[in-house]
Amino acid sequence: MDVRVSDTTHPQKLSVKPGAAPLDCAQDSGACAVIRSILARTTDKWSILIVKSLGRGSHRFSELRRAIDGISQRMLTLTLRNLERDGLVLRTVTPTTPPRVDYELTTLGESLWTLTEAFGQWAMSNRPEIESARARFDARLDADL
Amino acid sequence: MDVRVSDTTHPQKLSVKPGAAPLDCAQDSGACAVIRSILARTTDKWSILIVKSLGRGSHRFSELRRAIDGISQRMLTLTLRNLERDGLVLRTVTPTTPPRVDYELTTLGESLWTLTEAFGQWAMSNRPEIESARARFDARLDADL
DNA sequence: CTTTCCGGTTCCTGATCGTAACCAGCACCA
DNA sequence: TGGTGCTGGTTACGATCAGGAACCGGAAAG
Repeated sequence: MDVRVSDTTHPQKLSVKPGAAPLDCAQDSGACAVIRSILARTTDKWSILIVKSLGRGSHRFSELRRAIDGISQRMLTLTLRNLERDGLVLRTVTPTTPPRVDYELTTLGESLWTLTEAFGQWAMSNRPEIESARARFDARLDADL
Repeated sequence: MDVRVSDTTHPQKLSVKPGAAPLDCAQDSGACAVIRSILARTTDKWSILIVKSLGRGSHRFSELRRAIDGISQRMLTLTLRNLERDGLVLRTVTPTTPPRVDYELTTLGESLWTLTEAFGQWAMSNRPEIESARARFDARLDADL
């Protein structure tokens, strides 16, 4: 039956192969399980950062690891593999020694990149407003205590 | 010192108050911790669905719970509270019996909504391509076995 | 007097993430 | 000849988090 497990990050056996969406539909818009799984992958914390990093050209594994501060090797491997699976990232192995593996955005990945950039822009330009909203909220909370 | 815990969903004591970003910066673009926390919140699985649902007007708690199939009461409460904290969602309590609580997007939330809509559109229109990419990837995996 | 509705909270468990250690292959250096 | 380093990748395991389910208070409805 080959039942494919839930979402990202296979706990054991670092292989990808999700596919069976864990959740049903958001009826309000006809967006179904597949859409959700696509959104889950593309809006994932690390995916966004990786796509962002790859926005300006190809990078090798270790470059990405250094660029995306805080990501673990495991998560980098996993997220890249998932992005590759979804056709967003292209993986190129050059069998030199030491081996060299380059990652770059596909055309599809580039179109996603523009979106994540827009998100990033939005976050940047609305940061003050959001931060003050947070401050207000927290202050009200503390007052109520 | 009031050290605020990591990210979404406080495990115990259903209060919000994160703030201390768990991660450093993605140097490649000068995007810093705050940006990351904003992105984490706004691109969150449930946040997206909630913002999407709220896109066409205010809804009460139970409406949202029914609309967003699969969300738990806990996650709905939590995510709404976080969105409220960030000034993206407005919460209005009407003390009738049974109590009535309405949620609606703020102006800021509406601007986010256009982005999430764009993401949704992207996911919808690229779904075939992504699905076939997945199929190809999995096939290649199975072949290698 | 029990049921129902409503928004919300608490507890518990299983999935997920991150840390750290390990692996293979080859070059370099002594 | 053995040690060390670099590479991309994997594994094991402990901490953490999301999700399910049961519970709460209050009032109306039956």
